[in-house]
Amino acid sequence: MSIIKNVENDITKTIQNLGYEIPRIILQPSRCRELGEFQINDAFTLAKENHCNPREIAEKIVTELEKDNRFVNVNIAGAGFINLSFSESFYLDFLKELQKDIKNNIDMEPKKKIIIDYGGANVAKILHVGHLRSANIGEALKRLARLLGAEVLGDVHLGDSGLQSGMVVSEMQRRYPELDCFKETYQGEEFSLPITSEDLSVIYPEASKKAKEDEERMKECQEITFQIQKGHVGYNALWNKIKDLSIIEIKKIYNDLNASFELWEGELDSFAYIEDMLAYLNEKKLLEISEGATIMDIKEETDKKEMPPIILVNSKGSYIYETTDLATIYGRMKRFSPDEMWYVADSRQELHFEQVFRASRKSGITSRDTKLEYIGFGTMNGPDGKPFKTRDGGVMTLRDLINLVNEETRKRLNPLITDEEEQKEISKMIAISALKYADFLPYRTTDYIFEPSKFADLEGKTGPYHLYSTIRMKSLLKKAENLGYKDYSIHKLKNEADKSIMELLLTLPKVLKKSYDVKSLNDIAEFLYKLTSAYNKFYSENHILTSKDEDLKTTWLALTEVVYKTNLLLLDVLGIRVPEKM
RNA sequence: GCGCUCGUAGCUCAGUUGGAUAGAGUGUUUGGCUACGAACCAAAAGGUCAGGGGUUCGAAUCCCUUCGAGCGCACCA
Repeated sequence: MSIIKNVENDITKTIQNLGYEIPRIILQPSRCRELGEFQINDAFTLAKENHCNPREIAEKIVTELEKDNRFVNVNIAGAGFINLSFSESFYLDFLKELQKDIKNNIDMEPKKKIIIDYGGANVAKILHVGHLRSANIGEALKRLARLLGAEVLGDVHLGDSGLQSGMVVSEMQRRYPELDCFKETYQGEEFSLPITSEDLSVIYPEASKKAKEDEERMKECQEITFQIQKGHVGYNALWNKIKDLSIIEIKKIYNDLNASFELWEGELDSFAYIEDMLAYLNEKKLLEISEGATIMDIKEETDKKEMPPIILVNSKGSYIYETTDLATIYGRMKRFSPDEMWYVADSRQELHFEQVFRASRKSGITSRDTKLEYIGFGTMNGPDGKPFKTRDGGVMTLRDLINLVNEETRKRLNPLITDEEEQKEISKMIAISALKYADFLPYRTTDYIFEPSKFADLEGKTGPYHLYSTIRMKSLLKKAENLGYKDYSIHKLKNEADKSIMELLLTLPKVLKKSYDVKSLNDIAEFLYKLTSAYNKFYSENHILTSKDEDLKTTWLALTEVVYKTNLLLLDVLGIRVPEKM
């Protein structure tokens, strides 16, 4: 158990021993720093419940807490705020605990098996800036859940079964009618794809445009999509090759973003379960035909809003988004039987997931014990408040954005780094850190205004700030090592600057817990900034290596090492890589 | 029409299971490199928390209301 939780438990018990009923007190950083490091506000709640003066209760509590030598300066302020600070020896013990293992400062969650569905890449379509968040948030939540003890599988769940398949195949047929896969006699023989990734990035937009302009063409695309779903050999062979080609590009970008998936499956993989699932639903008498489509009613008695039915087979006989998502759940339960499934997707898809989850629970595909959670995130809008477009009206690709930020970071590299490959690699890592960190700062559900300049900003509360500071800590530790320092013994703290770092470290378990509970990374990003910034202040005020007080010096080195390791740990949770130098 | 999200400093955003004097970054003004990496540190200025009403010891946070913005409402994904 973390130290702070332990202290909270002890204080709670103390208050309970005074005869008050209270589930759990909360220790929070004090609003009035001059009065103490932490504050407890629970005297107010207790006063209300016991119909008495909060100050009276606070006084009783303070009398007890003063007996505890971990605390100093326990006092009451205002109407009943209890403030307290921790003693130096408490902090030194805490630092020793962290020195053994910084993971002693983490409270584990109950062990669970979780599948996280994130990324949102579509085959044959280019990744644009809107895809940044799902990859970032999903990957970070996966790492956070693992850190807290969960077994997690990430599934990229490729969009590979939609109308775009028909569109692309139709366009390919116009461009390359001589391909073997289009011949009536085709039986699945090997053939080579005559296009590159660059071609593909042009083919889909063009196909989409043509289909939207021409009703006949649209019908053809729908027909081909239908044929692909029904297993048309030639179309499937072609589509699979396009899928492979597309995945190469998708993997490159996800690799740059440090997002990795255990499962590279897609909507098409769920087709193996669709018939079974429909039979299952049919057996339960949940399906009905309405306007030519096969639907399932998912209204609930307590509904106050309209809840449209979920469509599982459309009137043209095709399977859609809802079908594949439900079948994916069906398949996952059979293969992995996870405790939880999380979906990291744009907030506009909330209703869709509500429908799928309801269908899953109502039909018993998932039991009540299986948690299905929709983790929506805000839309990236342009300065006009509408989904971001470039000046010429197009979408900005994720690759363009990465390159844009990369140009900025490249300019500022340390001139001592001369190897060109190394320059490239490091500047890209810094650029990605800028991109990811800026994306984590707003609360998950906030729609935020996307300005390329916001990501290209490299000073202040940014990714590069954290990389720079962390590398500087490492550099300092390296110098100390060269001077012969190895095991840093811990003796004493000196001033406000080093103590404020300890105070912050104490609150880390709460930050992790809250982030995990609300599934947002902004608190971790904020904590990293506070910790790094407190350390930088300390660093600028104290010259560690030339300190004549050896006891202080080794304590400070221990502190530096703990902050360094904490930074590495948290940056890793956020999926941000730290270069050796920059 | 029904439903969801939101309105906080010039700009971009935190803070919303109710707590003390509403925070950060950026921008503006100013100071700090002959000591461990200045992508750093320090200081100043900047607010009718959209408007109004209510609940109470206490409201940016909860409730009601007005105004404004975005999104979603069966066969696209």
